[in-house]
Amino acid sequence: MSDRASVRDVAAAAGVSVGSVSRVLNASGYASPALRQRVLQAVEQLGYEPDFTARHLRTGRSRTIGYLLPNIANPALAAHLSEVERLTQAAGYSLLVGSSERPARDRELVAFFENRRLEGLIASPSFEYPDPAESPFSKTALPVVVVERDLGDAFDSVLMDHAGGLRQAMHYLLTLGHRRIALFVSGANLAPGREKLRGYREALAAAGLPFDPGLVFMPESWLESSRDCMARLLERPAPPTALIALGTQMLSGALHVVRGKGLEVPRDFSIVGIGTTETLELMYPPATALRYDYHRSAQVAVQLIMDRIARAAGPPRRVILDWDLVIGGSCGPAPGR
Amino acid sequence: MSDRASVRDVAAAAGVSVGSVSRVLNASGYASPALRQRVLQAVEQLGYEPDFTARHLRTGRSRTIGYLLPNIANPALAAHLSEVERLTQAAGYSLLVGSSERPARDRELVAFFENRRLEGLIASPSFEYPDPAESPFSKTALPVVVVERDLGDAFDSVLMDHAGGLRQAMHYLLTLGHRRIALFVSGANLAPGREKLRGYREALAAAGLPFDPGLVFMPESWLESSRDCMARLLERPAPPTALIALGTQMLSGALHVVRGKGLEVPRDFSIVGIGTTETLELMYPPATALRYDYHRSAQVAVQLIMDRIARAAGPPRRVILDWDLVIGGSCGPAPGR
DNA sequence: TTGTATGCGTTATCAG
DNA sequence: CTGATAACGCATACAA
Repeated sequence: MSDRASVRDVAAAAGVSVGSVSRVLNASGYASPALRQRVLQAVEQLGYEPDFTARHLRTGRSRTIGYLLPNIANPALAAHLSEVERLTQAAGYSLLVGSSERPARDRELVAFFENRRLEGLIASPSFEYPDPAESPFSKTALPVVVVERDLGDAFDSVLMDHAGGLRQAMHYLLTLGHRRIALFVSGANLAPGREKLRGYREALAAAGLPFDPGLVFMPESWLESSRDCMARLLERPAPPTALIALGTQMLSGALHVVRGKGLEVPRDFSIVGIGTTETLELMYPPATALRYDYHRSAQVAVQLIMDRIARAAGPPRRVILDWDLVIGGSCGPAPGR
Repeated sequence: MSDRASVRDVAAAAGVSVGSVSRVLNASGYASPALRQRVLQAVEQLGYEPDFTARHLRTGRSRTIGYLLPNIANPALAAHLSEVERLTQAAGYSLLVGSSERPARDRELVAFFENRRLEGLIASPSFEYPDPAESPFSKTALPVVVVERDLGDAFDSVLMDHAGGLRQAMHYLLTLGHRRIALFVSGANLAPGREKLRGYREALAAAGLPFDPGLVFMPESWLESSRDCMARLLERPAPPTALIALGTQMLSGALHVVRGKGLEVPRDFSIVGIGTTETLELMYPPATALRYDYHRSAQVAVQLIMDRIARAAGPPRRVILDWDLVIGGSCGPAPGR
């Protein structure tokens, strides 16, 4: 009773041929009710289940997709990954995860996924290849869906409208009378960061305000603390009265400094967070924030990859999702107004 | 140039047999330098790479392990998963993730992993089977390493010493003069929660203090907010002066209420957090906390599963890791002392 | 030292 | 409608 039963065992037990077993189980071709009955019974009795690997080898379908991302520990990515996993499982697929923070590793992983004959790949690499043709993703036959990266329009992609989100947040703060608004976001080298900066600048321009690079803190890593930068900003003769910040290290670090200075939120200083509900809940008071709908993004990503797997043809699709500005208690009128 | 090359193509190109190609590539058996040379050249030229699936089918080694966990979005689990992924990749293995929050799904996933012939399984199920023999993990031939769960001593396991950690935290607060200390942790039904409660009670007993169940809030989910409970506690004639709380929703919710009451941390109220450094960084002031060393836990888990894969024999090993109590700025002497 | 042949567990294509 | 049998791509025991 140690080894698993194979088709042959089932065939023997049912007194039929292996072909018939396969036909019954896959509902391919016809089988008489009597034969069908005997096969099913033998299957039941032996607890037979077709071996996934052998089936994969034969059919060429691995029923597995890969997810390439920089770092699973990043809360926003973990949330997204979590949803993707749920949805892929629901669709009868498995999820192989691979983390990479270097182009060389990106290449390795893609080659690896390819070698394992995955059916598709969801990718959110840590490096945004300036020349799309140079990216490992354009050299593979694997269907690829790009998440939150700009790798040209040769790929299906799902992105948040970061620029639009920032315009919303800025509009809100500007309406409250703020004129010096700091921006702390990570990823100067990636689309989410770049686009946020663009939205920020556009909102300033639309309001006829100058752009002050000194108010922007944009390190590469999401783990970076913004304490020093915030401290310097508050030393200025005309310090910012509001901040828009990514809701993990960026936001908390800044918050510590603001409060350490004796400033009270939202009376003396206003804050708009950016992130998942879960992360932002940790703030006190509950932040007014651009809420990242990772649930929706994951849903679109899985939909796109499944569509692409089902029928490879068709032009690339680019889905852009809006941000929700959720009003909390961390913003007030600009001081002295 | 569409399809991939197979051993046969390589053999043909090199003018040798498929057996020789395989032998050269796997360094099994001998091959003359000349033949070796020709094979390698053909491999290079065709960009040949042995198909993983076919190799798996033939050798029986899938070089893949599974990770079963309740929810990837839980920051502590995501951090652990992230480390496990890094380490398994480094060991030449892939990681298949599956999330499950119900016993039925646990069973499905185990069956699925088994069917895919994974070589091992790291499991941290959401349900702690009271009768170990009834768990899906005891019915599988797969090597299993259990993380943060008590599923009996038939499995390799890696656990944190939750009771010991809580004794440390309690000792610290008791030394500061606190006598009414609240405890907010999740998972009454799982080892981490149960053990924390045990440590809490042991510390009380050792100090000759009575156990007040009213001071303990222990919901099942880590997402639960503790606001209402905290609010009620502060209404009591003799409210708690300190709190030990899990560093996500539990902690932040309580903190909101404490501050909403006009109490200042750590002057009027002391707090010890429990969680990862990243999560606890979000607090202000930086919390004194039991820091979860997920890096170490992941390392041990991967080590155990790899050992078990290499040689299945040997008695189960149980590794228990200590907590670090990191002193921050969220604790002070008990008020009125 | 190298080539040949068999089988891993399936599915699919044939005859019958 | 059903039963042999080939083939997926590889590794390996055995023969040469």
